[in-house]
Amino acid sequence: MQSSRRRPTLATVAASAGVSVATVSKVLNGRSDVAPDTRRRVQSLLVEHGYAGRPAHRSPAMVELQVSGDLCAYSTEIIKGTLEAGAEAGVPVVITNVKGEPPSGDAWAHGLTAGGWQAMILLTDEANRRQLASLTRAGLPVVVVNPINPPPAPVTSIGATNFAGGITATDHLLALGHRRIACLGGPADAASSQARVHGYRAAMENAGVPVLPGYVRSAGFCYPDGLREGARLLDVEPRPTAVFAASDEIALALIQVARERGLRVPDDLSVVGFDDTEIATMTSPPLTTVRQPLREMGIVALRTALRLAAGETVESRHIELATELVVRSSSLAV
Amino acid sequence: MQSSRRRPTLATVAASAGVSVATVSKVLNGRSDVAPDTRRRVQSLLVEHGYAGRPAHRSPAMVELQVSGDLCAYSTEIIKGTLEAGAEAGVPVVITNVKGEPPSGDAWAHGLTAGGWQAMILLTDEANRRQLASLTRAGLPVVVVNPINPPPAPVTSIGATNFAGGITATDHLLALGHRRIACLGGPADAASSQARVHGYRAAMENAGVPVLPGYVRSAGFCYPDGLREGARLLDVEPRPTAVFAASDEIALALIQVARERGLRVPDDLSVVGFDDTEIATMTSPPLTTVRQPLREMGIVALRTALRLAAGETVESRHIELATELVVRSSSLAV
DNA sequence: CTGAAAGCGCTTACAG
DNA sequence: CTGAAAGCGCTTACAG
Repeated sequence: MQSSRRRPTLATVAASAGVSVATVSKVLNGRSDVAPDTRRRVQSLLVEHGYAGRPAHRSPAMVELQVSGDLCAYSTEIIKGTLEAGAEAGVPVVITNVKGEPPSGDAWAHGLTAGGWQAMILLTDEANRRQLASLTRAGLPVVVVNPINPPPAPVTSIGATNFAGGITATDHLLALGHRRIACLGGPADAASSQARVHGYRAAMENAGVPVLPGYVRSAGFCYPDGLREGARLLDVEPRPTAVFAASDEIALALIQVARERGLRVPDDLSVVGFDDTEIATMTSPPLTTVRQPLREMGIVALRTALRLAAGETVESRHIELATELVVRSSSLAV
Repeated sequence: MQSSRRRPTLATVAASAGVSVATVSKVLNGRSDVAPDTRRRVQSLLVEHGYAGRPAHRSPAMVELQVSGDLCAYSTEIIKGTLEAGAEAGVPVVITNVKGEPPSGDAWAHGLTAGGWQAMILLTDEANRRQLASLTRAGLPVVVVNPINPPPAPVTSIGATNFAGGITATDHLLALGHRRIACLGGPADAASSQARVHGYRAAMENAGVPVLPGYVRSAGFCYPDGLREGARLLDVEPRPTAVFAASDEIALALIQVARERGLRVPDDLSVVGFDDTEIATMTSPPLTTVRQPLREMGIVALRTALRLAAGETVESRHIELATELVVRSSSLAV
């Protein structure tokens, strides 16, 4: 689509539109003395050539972090990491919070490169294919953090060792002597949640402890999901004595449901969460949970994005950081 | 300090330095073929003239939100608001997270204006005077959110009705029949916390209920502060039956301390917090708290910043948004 | 409505 | 190490 390797100038566009440089300049500056027809033609050629203006003297060189859905304790930790790494590299980080359909289209993506953006980091459940396509066509490096499913090449993704985390959490409960251990999963279609649940299943199998009927439920990662599905889980007979939940939020929701039914945590019910966000330390009892190194993942995401922007190649298209069990007070031996 | 009204060019600086335009250009581009002495002289003149480069073709027009200290649920809510208002206005929001001494200096501030920054929003306990001075001299509009103390003119600040919030919280506990009501304050030197504590005192006085000795303690706004001072507060005899805490975090810490001592919340101790951040809804019991409209404050901060950047004048140098009591389950009638 | 021409701000190869 | 000069990319007043 680009006619030449070199950065397009007004002259490039003027030539391909068959008008003078002056006219292109007028279109660019929104002057009124241009025929509507000419304006339209020139405008579309500007986009087609990916016209990006005079190379900025002090090129802004920014990275955009796009967060889908509400900002929460989870996203905040990742944001922290990107800001930290951005400050270290002297690169401003622009954060956008999109709800609903994210922006896409070639004009949008070209605008980003023209505006000095160097790379894009996506923090989203499901990376939008249309958006990824636009960004890739515009040549902007993209890094996705914790995607539901691995994004298509050449997008790089950052994740955590979810399967291992599920095993560790379950092993901890087994070591405490629990046998009736249930699992409250995240969204059924999220790869990260599936990996955690399978970690649970693997640990149970290894220990030769049966997973009783109704002991695995899919919820979502958010508090209301946990309230709803947590209630169902506590209805199952025989009632579990311990639950591994796939996020801190649903773990806390489960604790709330248990309390409403007069169950004491951890005396009557042990609960292990996943994430180790700020809230895990502030509840009573403080939550035993699997730490996902969210801040570190943010740091790696930004550094990887900058390396890609500098034209370096990355060792792997998917990077996973280690999870780790943090024992607090919501789990107790039977 | 500026020699002329017009935007300085390389020629301006070259003339005042007594060198050619070519030499100034070399300094600017970091070429090596410039005498160290010449380089220094030219560099300082560039700053003095506030050299800002060729006017950007597509001016980036960004706003920077500088958050001091760790990102937490509190700052996240304000960030949400600024991102929302930024997206609405089509203005990218760059977030920086500074720990320790924030950047300052005329060169730094000029660099911001040169880089296309339009305004600065500060989210900080104590606005750094040196930084404010640099920004003001560079002509960059500044808005401070919830400062400890009102910043010097011409800086605009955004706050909440802290005094009224303190009254509402305390009135709620009084209406539930409590008489032994204590107050766990934030930092002793924070104007916002002082206002909340004075609201508590005013409500007690209005109701003719005495504030018992030791019933008012200063902590900080963070969880560890609440653990430490909350323990002290529960040591006081006679023990309070209700506490108004100046932040959600210290309210949750107090609940944790109470639980460790075998006290039930809300049965043995009613607790009201302040902020209504995400965590207030996820604890068990969910926290009764005074909602500070943090998201809205972020929105107002960004809109005000843009209005100032556009050269408009703002009605007032300090804007306060209303607080509101949110009753959940951590407070109960005696 | 269009573009030739003058001019601005900047960069760079090169002569000294 | 310095700067005169050529040149690039862009804008704008003005002639047609």
